[in-house]
This record gives sequence, C-alpha cells and structure tokens, in this order.
Amino acid sequence: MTKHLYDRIQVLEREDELDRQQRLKAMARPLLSWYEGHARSLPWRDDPTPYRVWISEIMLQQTRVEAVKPYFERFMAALPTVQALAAVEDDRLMKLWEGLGYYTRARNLKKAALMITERHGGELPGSYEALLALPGIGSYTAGAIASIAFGLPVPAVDGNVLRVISRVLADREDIRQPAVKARMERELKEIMPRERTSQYNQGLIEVGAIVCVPGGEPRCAECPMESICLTRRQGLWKEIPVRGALKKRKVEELTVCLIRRGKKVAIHKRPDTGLLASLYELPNVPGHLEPDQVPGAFGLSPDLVEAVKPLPPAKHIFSHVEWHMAGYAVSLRESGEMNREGAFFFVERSAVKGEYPLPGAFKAYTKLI
DNA sequence: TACCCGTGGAC
DNA sequence: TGTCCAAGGGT
Repeated sequence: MTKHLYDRIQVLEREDELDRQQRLKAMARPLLSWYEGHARSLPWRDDPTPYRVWISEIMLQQTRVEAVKPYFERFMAALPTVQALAAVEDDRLMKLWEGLGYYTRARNLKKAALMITERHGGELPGSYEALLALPGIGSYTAGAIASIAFGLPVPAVDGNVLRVISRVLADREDIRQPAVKARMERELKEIMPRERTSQYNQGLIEVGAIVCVPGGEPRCAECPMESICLTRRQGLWKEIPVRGALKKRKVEELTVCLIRRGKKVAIHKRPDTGLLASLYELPNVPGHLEPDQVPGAFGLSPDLVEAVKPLPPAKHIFSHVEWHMAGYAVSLRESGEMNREGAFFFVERSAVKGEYPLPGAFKAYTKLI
C-alpha cells in the first residue's frame, strides 16, 4: 500500500469517527424530551436510592422487567438495608432469589454488602471505580448505579443500548463482541450530557425496551431518534444489530428420585460452585437408570426399599445445557439403617418448599411432594 | 477470548 | 416444538 493511500484511509476513518460522534451527540435533546413523557413507572424508579437501584440492577441482569417486579418488592421488604443484606443467612437469601436464575448474583450481593460494610461505612460508594470493584458489578451496572443513583456522567451500556446505538449508527459490528461494547462505552462517555445523566441513560434503555425492540419490527414512528437513525433511513432494521451465532446446547441425561420415608422426603445440597451452586435438589445421578439399578445407585440397601415406581420423564432447558430426566418414586421402610447417610437427608414435606431453595429444574418432580 | 451461569415469554 | 433472547458478570 502506498503512503498516499494509507493517509487517505486514515482521513476517511477519522471522518467516520466524527460522523458517529455528531450523530450520537444529536440524540441527547430529543431523547431527554421523550423520556420525560414516556418513562414507565417502575418500583425502583419511584425512589432511586443507591441501595434500591443496586438491587434492581442486579436482578435485571439478563432478566425481564416483569419477572423482576415481584422479586424486587419481596426482597426489599425482607432486606431493606445493606446491613440486613450483609447479615442474612445464606439459605434465606437463596430462597428470596429462588426462581430468578443466575444464582451467583445473589451470593455476590451478600459479598458486596459485607465489603460495603467494611470499606465504605455501610453506604454504597458514589464512584464508578469503587462500584466496579464490588462483586457482581461490571461496567454496565457500575454505570447504571453511578448515573441513576449518583448523577455521574458515565454511560450504562446494556443490550438495549447496544441495539439502539448500533441502529442509530447503522453499525454492522457483532454486538456480542465485548470489544464492540467497550467502544460504545468510550464513545458515549465522550458525548453524554453532564446533567440529567439518570434520564439520559434510562432514556436510551427505555427506547430499547419499548420502541427499538428486538425480535420484531421497531416502532420507529414513536422513536425520538427517528430523524437521526441511519438504520431507519436505510430500512435495515431486520439486519441490524448483528449478533454472532449462539452455541448449541449440550444434552445431559439424569435419573431423579423422589425418595419418601414416612412423612419425609430426601433432598441434597448441591456443591457451592457450578450449575445451581449451593441450592438444594432431589437426589439424582447421571444417566437413565432401570428400576432395579436405582437402590444401588442411590446407596440404598435393597431390604430398606419398599417400592420403586417410575415417574413420567421430564425435561428442563437451561441456557447452555438441557436435562433429560428419568424419574422414580422410591418408598423406604421407616425402620432400618441408611447405608450412605450424608449423600442426602430427610426433611418434612412442608419444609421442602418452605425453607429450602430448590431450582425450577426439578419442578416436574417436586410438585409431586 | 470463549465459556459458564437460569428462567420464562414471545414468536 | 424449536428458537431467540432479556437492564451481564465472572473466570
């Protein structure tokens, strides 16, 4: 490549950067004006204290607003302060999170609450960097809390913002690439207003949530950025944003047992790392077993087992794994010694649902308890 | 970087 | 029924 051509390309890239920046700058006024009249009323928007904003943002990670609402209200009633969260018993915390998924979020909340107690005098720190240093808080969440609760001029780039901005700019880069998000954060930090940062960031998110929607035709006629948006001008909403392909799910076969002994049922606590970490489960082993294999596989001596009856097969789909489950109802005699006490333990039927956090993956069988 | 980590609604 | 994917973060 000649020196001349190289210089020319540099100039074109620079012009492209300037064009992007001007287009992004033009969003602020119409966006803020639109948000004033179109912001939905949400529980965490009414009273955006740092603690409430923090809890809501963690719950909202990869989770729909409608799914979060009941959990948020219940969580705030049970644990209204950083101090209450820092002191909560683990099983009670997981019970409050039961069904929301991504359970590491809940454990990180408590870890962060302890750090806030020790390092920040019990109050959420009011700087982007200090927020980012807390477990469970990444660049999006740090930006959201910093701007919404503290008014700081830092962007909060989530999936909505990635979609909206890539459409405004007609940018065909893969928004699943972390580098694309990083670039967008740099660009927005440059041009976002220094005032009304909460409304600005929430406005971008709100446009993505109710106007510039995924999985269907965007409501461009209602969009405050309609006249700015290059995707609108070029009619490209089906092509932008670009997302890389998802990986195929693995299938795992499993045999799950509902082991009854008198009025009690056997449950087991999962390891504290990996899938569904530290939640409880029904006893299960890998593979699909035949009835006569069940007692041995679960460490039950044959003379203790009264009956092994098949239950309907069940399927549970996680984001990256699929469980195909065979089920058995096992009834044990009340007298006699257990072979492997410790592999699981017996609790009252009512306590299973009331006290122990059980993931929805076992619902097909726990509903029979 | 690529992979792990849940759940439920929309299409 | 299958597929996508949502106010992401950790490793």
